[in-house]
This record gives sequence, structure tokens and C-alpha cells, in this order.
Amino acid sequence: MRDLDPLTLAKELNERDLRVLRTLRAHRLATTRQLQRWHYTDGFGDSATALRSAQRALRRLAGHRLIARLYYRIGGQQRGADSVVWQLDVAGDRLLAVLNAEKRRRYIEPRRAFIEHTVGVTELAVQLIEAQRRGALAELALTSEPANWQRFLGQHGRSEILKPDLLAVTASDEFEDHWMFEWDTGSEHQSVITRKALVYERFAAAGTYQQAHGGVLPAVLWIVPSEVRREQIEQALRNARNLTADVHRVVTAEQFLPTVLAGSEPMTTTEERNSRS
DNA sequence: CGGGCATTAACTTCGACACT
DNA sequence: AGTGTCGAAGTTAATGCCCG
Repeated sequence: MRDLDPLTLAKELNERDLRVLRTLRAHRLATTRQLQRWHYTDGFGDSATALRSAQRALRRLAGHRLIARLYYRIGGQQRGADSVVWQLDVAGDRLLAVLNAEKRRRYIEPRRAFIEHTVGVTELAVQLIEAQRRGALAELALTSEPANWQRFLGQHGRSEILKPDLLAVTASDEFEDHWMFEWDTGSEHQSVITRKALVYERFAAAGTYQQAHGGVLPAVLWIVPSEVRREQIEQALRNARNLTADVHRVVTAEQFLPTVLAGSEPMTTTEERNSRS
């Protein structure tokens, strides 16, 4: 069954299978739970059944080598479906390549830091999808790497590329917000952070994005794992020269969704959100 | 008191089967 | 074929117990 012709294989797949494959292509890595929350929600009695169905389907896809389960599990075995990570495998890659006339990628077991970072970014996408589904967001357009890379001319006409972790355009009833998300796992040195922030700064100055989107500049949202880290990043951004502070906003993972739902305009207060008992 | 070991509790995955 | 549900089997962490 390994060398089934991709189009023959495609006939055995349902629409949901293909959506899972496309999600893994776009976001590279996702946990079982994330894929369940994204694609296995409609028509299930409870979330346990949905999870069971997702596990079965993912296992079936893995049997065709459409997807592969990583050896590394986030947080260890006892985290269950939250720890099992999937990526596209050779057959799935070939299938999507045939369907979409795209070129191939390599699919090897990534490094641990990459896994945790990428799954974190996927989590942002899943949270936004869920928010849209329950009506908290009227519109949502997600663009992941590498499609969201932004080429622009920096200082002295030097060609540069900005690589956000995730690009999102959200809309509530009347406002449309553009976001660039940077998921910080807490492992990067502050100099790396500020260097990246300066790329954003030059990108804003170049004005190419604003020209293409009616004058709108995306808000840059840094998502960090802890309050301590949040203060460190904010301090680093403050200390960096040539940074206009209001372009960048730093929030913890818990604050991510409320921040996006509140919109990219400067917020009044975040204190109520922090008090959690 | 603390190390080492066995037991228990709390999870998960996954097979099985009925049902639609 | 896909869904709903149960329970067996496996795991890990927490707990309890003994003994030097």
C-alpha cells in the first residue's frame, strides 16, 4: 500500500482527511488534540468521541504514510493527545503536490525546540479558528510560513525578508485588524528578540505592506510563556534603540486570545484579565 | 529522617462491538 | 463507513510503608 498512486489514494480520503493534510502542510506540526479541535468538532456527541475519531483517522492516515507521528512527545507521555505531534509524511506530501502542483519538502524528525515552537504557533491558529467558529470573530484569514514572508527594501535599498510566525487578518463587526504573531518559547536570547524587532521596524518604515493594504500596518504581538518573560521582553524592546514602542505588544499565552478579540487598537486595561482565582 | 521499594490512583491509548 | 461507548492494558506520578 505504500506506493499507491497519489490520485488513487486521494479517492479513499474524505474531505476532512484532506483538510487535516492541508493544515499540516500549512502549519507543519500539530498535536492530536489540536487537529481534533480544528477539524473534528461537528456532529460529535462529546469531545471524547471527537478525540477518539481523530485518533482513528490520524492512525489511518499514518498507515498510508500520509502523515507521521513524531517520536518526541511534548511534556511527556502522560499529557496524552496534547503531546502527540504529527507532521506530513512522504505520501501526504506527494498527494498534495499532485493536487496542487507544489514542490516537495523534506520530512524528517525536527529538533525539539523547533517542535515546541511550531506546535505553539499552531495552537495560536487553533485558538483563532475556535474563536471564529463560536462567533467571537466575524472574519479570519490565516497565513502561515512561508507564504506570509514579507519581502521589502530596508535601509540603503537592501533587500530583506520578514518572517512572522503567523499572519492573521481578523474582523469583528466593523473593524479589520492585521496581526503578525511571534511565538516566543522563552529560549531565545534578548539580542535575538531585539534584532527581530528591528526587522519589523524597518519593515514598517518601508511601507510596502501599508501600500498593499490601504494604509494598514499589522500590529506585532509577541506571545511569551510567562509573566516574568513578558517583562523581560518588554524591557528589551524598551532598551532597544530606534524602536517605536507602540508597534509591539507583548502578552502571555493566556492573554493571547483576549488581546486579539479586543482588537489591535491600544487597550484600556488588562488588569481584570490577570486576576484569576 | 530519608532512601528504596511496592502499591495505588489517575491518566491515556486502543481494540471491540453495537448502532446509524 | 463512520460514530458512540465500554473496558482492557499500559504508563506515570503520587502515596504509603519499611528499615537502616
